[in-house]
Amino acid sequence: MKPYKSFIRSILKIQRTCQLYIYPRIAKFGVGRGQWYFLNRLLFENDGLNQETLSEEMVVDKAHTTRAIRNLEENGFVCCQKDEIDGRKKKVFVTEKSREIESDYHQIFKDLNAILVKDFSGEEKEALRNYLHRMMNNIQEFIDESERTSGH
Amino acid sequence: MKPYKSFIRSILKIQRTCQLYIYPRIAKFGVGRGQWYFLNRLLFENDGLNQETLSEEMVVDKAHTTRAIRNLEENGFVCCQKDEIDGRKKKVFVTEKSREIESDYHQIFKDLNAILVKDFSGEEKEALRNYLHRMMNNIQEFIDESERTSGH
DNA sequence: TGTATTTCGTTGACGAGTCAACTAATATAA
DNA sequence: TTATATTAGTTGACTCGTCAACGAAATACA
Repeated sequence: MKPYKSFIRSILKIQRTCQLYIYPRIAKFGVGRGQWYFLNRLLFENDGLNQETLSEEMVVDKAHTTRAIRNLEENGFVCCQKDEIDGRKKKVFVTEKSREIESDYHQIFKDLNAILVKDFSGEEKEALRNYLHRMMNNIQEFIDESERTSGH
Repeated sequence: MKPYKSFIRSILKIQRTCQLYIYPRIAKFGVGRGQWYFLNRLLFENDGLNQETLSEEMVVDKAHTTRAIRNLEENGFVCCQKDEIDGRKKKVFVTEKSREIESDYHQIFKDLNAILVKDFSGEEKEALRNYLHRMMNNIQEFIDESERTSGH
């Protein structure tokens, strides 16, 4: 297997192969393949975000966020609460049940990260982080720009 | 926006944001969002692959490949032909119609790649390509290994 | 104040992608 | 040769994710 000229092609393939790692492991916790990244965000960083913010951060349609959060709620991983100040917003919090599995659940993703860069030096990992961050900013900036001018 | 500690999280976000770039552009050619990577593989590298091989390369379920190729065929981008030696295999070829749009269609992905690494030096691009390739091998190797031992 | 506009979330319809069960063709082995 | 197992592709049922339309709450503005 040779390196791809196309960056997006490599990104896509890594992403898909990682799903093969993630799906069977999160399934053991009862988390669906369309929900893990929401739970990760809320559990490993901070909760209390509303669905609009979650949609933007995860870069998914808000319709999907509605259904994914509802699913997580039905399975007891999160609970929602209307924003006192702005009645349109629904704030999402993780439950005690999520906190109980947090450590074991987190291990899945720590392990995956270790596998991805298993032969990388410390400097290489730092460079990679920097490159990924810049690529993310570059494409995000382009999308934001075109929304501001034409679309919106 | 700060860099993520998690590599898979960065990969996923870049991948999703790129879809926002790709979808409206391929739609102009009549190519669906579940088909572009098949067409890219066949058009920009070489055609005549069977569906099993395509599924492996794209890292998608063969059921999806069946339907995606059927869709591309119905829209005139590819045509299929039974393998003379092995009657189970279906070889997929691009059509004249695909060759006609090839140059304009290819430009979409050239542009996207340029956007992603717009502020990267030549050395940085080379390093990135190397890192992506190694990550891909690392996770692929892990998946192959676990299939060989437990699953299969 | 009342009217228009924007924002947040939901719903319905649909294409994307997975999983398991199946058919048909090939390969293996007695 | 015949029985068995494997491989390539298809189908059905399901979840994931998008898009467009909508309702309700908040905001902007006359």
